[in-house]
This record gives sequence, C-alpha cells and structure tokens, in this order.
Amino acid sequence: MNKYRSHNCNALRKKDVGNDVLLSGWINKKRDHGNLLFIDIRDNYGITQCIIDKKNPQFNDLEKIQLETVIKINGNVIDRSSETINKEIDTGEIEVSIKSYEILGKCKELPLPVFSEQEYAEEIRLKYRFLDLRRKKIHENILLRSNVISFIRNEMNKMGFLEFQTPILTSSSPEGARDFLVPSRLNPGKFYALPQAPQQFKQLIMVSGFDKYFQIAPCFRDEDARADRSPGEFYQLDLEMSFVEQQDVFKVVEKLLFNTFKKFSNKKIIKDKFPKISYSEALLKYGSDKPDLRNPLIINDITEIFIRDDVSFDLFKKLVKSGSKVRCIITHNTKNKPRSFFDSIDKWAKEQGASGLAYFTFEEGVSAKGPIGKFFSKEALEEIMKKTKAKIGDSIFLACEKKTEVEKITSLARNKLAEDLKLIDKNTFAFCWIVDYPMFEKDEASNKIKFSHNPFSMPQGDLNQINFEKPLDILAYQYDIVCNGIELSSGAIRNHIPELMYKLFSIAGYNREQVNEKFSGMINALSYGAPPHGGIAPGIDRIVMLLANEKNIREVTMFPMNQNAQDLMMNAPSNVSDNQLNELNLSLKLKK
RNA sequence: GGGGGUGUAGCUCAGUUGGUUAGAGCGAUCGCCUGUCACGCGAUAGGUCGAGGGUUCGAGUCCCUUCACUCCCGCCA
Repeated sequence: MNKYRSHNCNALRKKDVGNDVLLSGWINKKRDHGNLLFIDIRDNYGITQCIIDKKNPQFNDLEKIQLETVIKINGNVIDRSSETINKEIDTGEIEVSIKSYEILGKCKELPLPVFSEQEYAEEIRLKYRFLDLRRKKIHENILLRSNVISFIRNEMNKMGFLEFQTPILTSSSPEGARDFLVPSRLNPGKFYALPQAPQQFKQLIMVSGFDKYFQIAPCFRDEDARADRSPGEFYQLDLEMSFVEQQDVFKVVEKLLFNTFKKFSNKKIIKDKFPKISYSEALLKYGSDKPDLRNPLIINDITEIFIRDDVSFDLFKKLVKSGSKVRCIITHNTKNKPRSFFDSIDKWAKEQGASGLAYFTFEEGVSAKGPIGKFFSKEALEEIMKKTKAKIGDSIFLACEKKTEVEKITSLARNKLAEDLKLIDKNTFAFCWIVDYPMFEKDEASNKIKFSHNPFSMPQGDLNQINFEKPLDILAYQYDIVCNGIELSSGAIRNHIPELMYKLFSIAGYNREQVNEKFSGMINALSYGAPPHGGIAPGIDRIVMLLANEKNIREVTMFPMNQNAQDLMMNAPSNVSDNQLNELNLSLKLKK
C-alpha cells in the first residue's frame, strides 16, 4: 500500500464504514469545539471530514495546526448519524475518526485565504498563484481546461488529424503583431522570433504531404493585454488540411465545436450548422464582424430616406449630403418606455464618442412621437417601417455618421439596447461564420493598400479573371468563427500558387525580392508541388472562457502574466548578468 | 502612448460637511466550548491610510505630482 494514502479525499462512502484508511491532503477548514475537533481535509478530488476528540493524545497538537498544512491521517471510517449528514460533499455520509496524524508539509500564515469564495486583488492572486489555484472555482476551471484539451485532441485524432510540434525559435515576420525576439549566441547580432502562430510551418506540413495536421500550439505576440487577451502567449487549436475547400474546413470545425460545447456545457447551442454571414453583411446588420447572434436586434441602413423632400430633419440631411450614413435599430413594443429610457440611451451614445442617438416611436395612424418625430411625413414613416419591418408601438434609434463611425456606434447601441431590454438569452451559445473577407483594405492613415487579414489567403473567383486594378473588390477565402460576440478563430484557404502570391504582395507594396527574403521557406516550398490547402486556428483560451462562463482569460490560465506582461510569482522578466549579455553580443541602452 | 476605476490591518471592506485615540468581518495569538460543516463565545496583537509635496489651527477625507493594480482606446495580419 502507498505510504501516503489508501483513498483520495473524495473516495470514501457508506460501504467503507468500519475500514481503516490513510488520507493525505490539505487542511481546508477546522471547526474546533474545544473537546471535539472537525477537520476538513482536501485534495484534488474532494473533501473528507475527519474528527478527533480530546481523548486522543495528539488532540492538542492537531488543534493548533495552520490551515493549508498538508497532513496524513490514519483513521477509521465511521457512519454519520442522519442529522449530521452533509449533502454538499460527496463524502458527506461518512467521516474519518482520526487515530493518528503526521505533518507532511507545514504552512506559514496565509497571505490570502484559500477557503473563501471572496474575490481578491489580482496582484496577490498572481503572486501566490499556487495558493490561488487551490481555490475551488479556479481549480475547477483549470481542470475543465485540461479536460477540454484532451477531448479536442481525441476528437481530432478520430477525424484523422495528426499532431505535430513546430519550432518555437523561428524567424521574425514582417506582417502582423510585434514579435518576441530571442538573440542568437552563435549568430551575433541576429535574432530568432517566437512564432505568432505556426502559420508557415503548418502550410509546409501540407506541402510535405501529411494531409491533415493539428496542434495545441502556443502563440506569442508582444501586444498589450485585454481581459480576453493575455499579454505574451496564448494557445490555439491550430489545424490545416490538404485538398479542401472552405466548406470542408467548416464541416470539421462545426463538428468539433458542437461536440465540445455540448459535452462541457449545459447551455443550449442555437444551431449545430452555424449560419454564414458575409463580412459586408455583418458590418451592415450588426455593425461588427463579430456579432453576438443571441441578440435579436438588427441594424438597417435608411440613408436614402433622408434624401426625400418630405423628410425635413436638416441635421441628418446635411450630413448625408456630405457622405454620412444613417443606420437605425428598431426595438419592439417599447412605446410605453419612459422618456428617461430614451434619453439615457442618447446620453450613453454621446459618452461613447458618437454625436448621439436620435429616436422616435411609431404611433397609431402612422405618426412619430419623439423629439424628431415632426420631421417625417406619414409616407416617409411608412417607408421606414417597410424597410425595417417596424410595427406600430416600436421605437427607432438612429445614428448618422461616416461609415466606420456609424458601424461602431450602432454596434455598441445594439448591445446596449439588448442588455437594457434584457433580450439576450445568457443560457445559449450562438455560433456563426463570417465569410468573404476582403483581401485588401485601405490604411486610413497612410492611404496605402494593405492586407486586411492574412496575406497567405486565396483570392475568390476564377484566378484568371481577377481584376487586380480594383484590389479593394477582391474577396478572399478567409473566414472567422464567432460565438456570442467573441471571435474564436480566423482561418483561410491558402494561396498555394507562388506567382499569384507575388502579384498580391506587390499590391500591398512588397516586391519580389522582399517576398523571397521574408517568406523564403514558404515561397520556395510552394514552387515544388504544393497541394491546395486551408485551415483555421480556434483559440483554446477563449473556448474555455466561454465554457467556464468567465470574462477574464486569467481565470482559465494557470500561470498568467499581469497587464504589464510580468509574472509576479517567477519575477519575469528579470535582469540578466553582464556575462550573459556579453555572450549574446548585446548591450543595454535604456531610455530614461 | 491616451482615458476611466481602484489603492485604509495578513485578506475583504466601512470611514459623514476636513475635527479627539482610524473601525468591522475573516485570518493570527490566548482562553472557554463533544456534533460542527461559513460552528459558537470572550480577550489580545496587528495601520507610514500606496508614495511625495501642498492648502489648513487641523488631512484617510481637499489640491498637485507620482507609483502600483485593473478596465477600455490605440495595438492584436
């Protein structure tokens, strides 16, 4: 028998009554009655109540032991009388009568309580992460993460995907996020970069003929943090397939995500086949390329209403003449909402940096009630109702701004209105695909054409007919998957034709030599017989966040860094010795 | 880089229009308690009110500067 335990702390049941057992674990909680002491002992699996009284010679010592000390208990399983059964824990029908105990790991006074549901400042949680991780909620989140990852791995294997590792020390890429750089000792003055994603490697795996690849891959990007974005590193389920079209990738991902979410959550998944929405339609109807489809509100464009002569709302009419768009959101049956409801939305919109949100309500006989209602003729109102499918009793909120701004504010307003009106069913997952991304976009600052997403994506349509004179019209086989307004993943069918790649890069301002230099591995490989291929890379952290119902990525990450990309527990990043710097041919030149 | 929030005991927080010795719960220490499961009761210790400067007879409280943490914008193909 193992010297530490015969059972874990969640194993003992009524059938074990009468047996001698060994339990080891942390002291979760003590309840000291003076002559009788209850000790809850905890391990990864659960909690068992142990009991000792003053007749035991070790009673006085045990009474004084700190919480979170690791002890081994030698005891006898006894039945609990019916009124003392604890239904909250799995072992609640029994308890262990302590014969003797032994301290395995002492514990100093705790900087934060482990047995508490209270919330604590992140600083102290991260510094003492090993204590924080003992706490119930986050401990369960990390277990969930582990289970999700092994489930996904298993599903991928079942679908015939092969798992490969790709290098962590690789080369810096010109596009995308800031790289983490690693100096090379053997190549003075040169640097490796940590991969932002194994993008080029997974394509090379396809060129190497492995057909289907996946990896739970660490990705490194030196960008600022957000609640749902770790600084530094995160994990993707990276996958790539040969001889596929977009729909083949969709099929795999839909099956995988549907099975995963079904297994690990009780929430309802709205559709097992996820709706596909084009990028342009998403921006029009939802103001965003990551719409929350749990939200039933839809944005409509009614710019042309403000060209009519029977609409006299001059403020908007003038803006429309100078190129602004009018977009609106209809809320159903809100005519009896108090004035304060509407005004608070308008005030909120101004706080978001918009010029505000105009509004009115459709009344019987087709009239408009509200501050700007008088500017619309009956016919104009009927036209709006037709266009927006609004009914009498509904209200309309209107924003008039330039395209990008109007999309931004209507997207925010869509969320705000749905929250205020409680239209979002929090107990569902609503997935969708966003498809037909444009290949290029215009950089607003420099006015130059740049890749809007992934430069390796395949343009849509007949490759001989693409009009490179109008690059902004070229769509790509580029797609995102979104769940409840959270972008889980981007993917694409890749461009495996070198000549086409050179052409597209030239539009974005890279000449042949630059492409050869920056993507030598890729472009060279594609010249030696590359299969058509494509893939995607769902974010593991965000999937687990959704399943664990957490808003912060650090709640599903074992050892996260803080917002300044510091690990408070390990003291990273840290200074290095002059010797180390010398070996790397580096010297520091710190800004004051 | 910019904007918001927070910072008071080991932990979570309260602290009035500026006014005597800065409080509570948990935790710690000591004492009492044989059926609790957030056990109960009593006592004790524990504070540079993030730091620095200013206004004032007097600052946890008002003003300025600064630091830390956090949320957001920028950024994240």
